[in-house]
Amino acid sequence: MGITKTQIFNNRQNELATIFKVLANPARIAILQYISGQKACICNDIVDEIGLAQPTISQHLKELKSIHLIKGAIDGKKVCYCINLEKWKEIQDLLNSFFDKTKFNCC
Amino acid sequence: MGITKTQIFNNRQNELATIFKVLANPARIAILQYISGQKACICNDIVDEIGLAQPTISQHLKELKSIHLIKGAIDGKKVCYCINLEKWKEIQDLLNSFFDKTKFNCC
DNA sequence: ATTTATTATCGTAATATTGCAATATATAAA
DNA sequence: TTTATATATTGCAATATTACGATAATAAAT
Repeated sequence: MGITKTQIFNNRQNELATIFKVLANPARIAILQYISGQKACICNDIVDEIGLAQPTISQHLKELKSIHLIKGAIDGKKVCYCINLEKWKEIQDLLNSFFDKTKFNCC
Repeated sequence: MGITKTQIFNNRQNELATIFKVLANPARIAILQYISGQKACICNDIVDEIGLAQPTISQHLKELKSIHLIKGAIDGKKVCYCINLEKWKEIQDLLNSFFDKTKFNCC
């Protein structure tokens, strides 16, 4: 069937899974690390840095944008991609909450 | 082509992506939450709780085991699945390290 | 030994993801 | 206005993931 049965899980579980899914790719990890280390964040630089084709990078950026982890500011014919600090921290808190809430009273 | 180009990324990036991938499914999130809240963690109970077929749960448990997030102790004809506390904390630290190391000197 | 209960594995269908070439769009420069 | 540059979108092929029925494997109970 190939399709995740999201309807049998609650919103929090699906939200966590969606966030983890966006982060579940080394190219997207590398993009986030690269963006965060640069002052000027231009998509074409990312292409040179990561070593994947431009459409592939563009698609990965779209997925990172889908959960608002990055935002892109249009600057002439370039787009300056940046970490969305607010969302970044929100997601870190959400993940920590998940890890902290899990108790270990088993076995 | 459908295959992730792991060879162009470093070990840390691939490791992070692998961990995120294992967590990137609401069934596996639900399984972790359920296991952590129970004293006796038996696969068949998980099947009843989650609402997916037994082979599907068994496969998800295998994936969680693949990064040692849970461990299974054989107890007669049952298997008691438990959170691997050591690895759990190690992964939480690894993810926090990723989130903390990302700087925000862009834009 | 046979039956029952629990979990794992295999095979398969449906869907999702990854990556890229080709192309489209949009803006700046010439 | 043509050309060059930067990014997005489309379409497609290869591979991965999700889920489940059928079946195997294992161990306890009868």
